[in-house]
Amino acid sequence: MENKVKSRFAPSPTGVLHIGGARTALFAWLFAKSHQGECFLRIEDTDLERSKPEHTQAIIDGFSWMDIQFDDEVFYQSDNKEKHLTAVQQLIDSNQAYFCNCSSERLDKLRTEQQKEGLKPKYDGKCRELGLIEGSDTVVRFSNPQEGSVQFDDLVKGVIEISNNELDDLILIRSNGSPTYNLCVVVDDMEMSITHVIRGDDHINNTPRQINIFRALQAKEPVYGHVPMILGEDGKRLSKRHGAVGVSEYQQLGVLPEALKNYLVRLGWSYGDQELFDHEELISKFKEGNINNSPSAFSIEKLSWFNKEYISKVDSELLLSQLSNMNSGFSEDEYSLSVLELIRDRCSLMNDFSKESEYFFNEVEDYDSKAVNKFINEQAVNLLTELLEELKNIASWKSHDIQLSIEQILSKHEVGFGKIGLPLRIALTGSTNSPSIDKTAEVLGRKVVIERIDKAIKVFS
RNA sequence: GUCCCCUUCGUCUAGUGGUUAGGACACCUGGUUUUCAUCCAGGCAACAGGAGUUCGACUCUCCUAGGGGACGCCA
Repeated sequence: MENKVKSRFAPSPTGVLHIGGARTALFAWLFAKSHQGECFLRIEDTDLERSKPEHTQAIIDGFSWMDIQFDDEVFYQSDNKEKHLTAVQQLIDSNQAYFCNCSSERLDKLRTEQQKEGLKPKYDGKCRELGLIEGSDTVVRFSNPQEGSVQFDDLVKGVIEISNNELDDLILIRSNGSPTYNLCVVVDDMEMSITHVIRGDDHINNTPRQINIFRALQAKEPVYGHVPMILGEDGKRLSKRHGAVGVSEYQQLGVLPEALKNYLVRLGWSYGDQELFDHEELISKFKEGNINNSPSAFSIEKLSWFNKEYISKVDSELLLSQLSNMNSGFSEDEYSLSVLELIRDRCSLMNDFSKESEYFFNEVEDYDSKAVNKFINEQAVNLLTELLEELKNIASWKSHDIQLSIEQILSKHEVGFGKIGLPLRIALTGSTNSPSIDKTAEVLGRKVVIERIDKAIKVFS
């Protein structure tokens, strides 16, 4: 029990829940769960300028939508400020941190000069040996070791080694007294007894700094696993110009949470040739699978495919209740249910249901002109007129009987199904694409069908 | 610029010294279907390049190129 795996996801609430962040979180969570461990959510809200409560809420909502349940309460980094400060004091006391009064002007100048010389910009350690005391404009810097290197065995990347002279004396406390990111992360991870840090590989460069702080604090660093980032469809860094980047945007697009989750996990993780995993399977198989170590490009098409798979699995009633909450035209009644069952296998996104069902819930206003030109002529109108009479007197309004009526007319005139099927489809739906026309007619109901045929005859005569 | 990470079909990936390099999405062809979609069958398509190591390299090493990331009193 002592060795229970504890991981965390630590977003800063400065924007929407990013799709890449969601995937990283999923990995961290799955890693913990597949080891019977715990995973926590920690909001890194120390940037007061940009942190917003609504962003925190959006993050929490996003995870609850995806059914990723973190253990314990949500942690807020800002709640832990005292501990951060105490840790820094400990470092100062043990001579592993010092006050620095270099101005940002000097720092800027230093940086540009170093860059010009082709060097890596970093603090030159000017105040390191000065023994300054705290002042109104001082910051606290960490005395990073100057010799040797930091090595760690990354769960996904393998051994990574970074020389200490690549690292500079980073700021631990700003001149306004607030602690900085790298310090907070270390203190919080210690505080929460985090054993495994699973995060994006954009943090690889922070890792040796954080390890040095852990060691200076005489603590043991956790195990790290850096998962590669997600790229846009074009292989470039994922950004707004690629379209939707927020989890909520996919929610609005009509992506099912299970589908998004499955897709996101498969993006960079694999378990042989298997594509579809349910929630339980993900947990049980995650650690047996393989995390890829190269970045992967996001593909909305593949996501759609996953979504289609999930749509085909969910129960109609459940689907209907979701749809009726979505302003889709559907409501929880018999009619909507039969529409849904008729069109469900034509839809890959939830939003497709609105498009595919339009003529079930609205009058047909326009007819597809291309289809009209091709299939509507005098003969078609005559056939429709005949069919109309037939349907008015049909005994039972069932697809089978409707089909019989159609066939009867067809054989009388010795023409193929298309001669009347297509015009009928145009009359009922406005276009030539729809589910089988007899079933469509059945669901639409006798009254509507007769009205629409009648209207079409008038329009096309 | 400096440092770090990465490189198998267009995309997601399997592969861990000897394979006809497999699967999925997309695409193409054919079949089923009253249309479209579904579904079924088939097809196209990849080891970034160059040196090594080895009897033998997609698999190991090095170099090059390309991509990504980090270099803040942001997180």
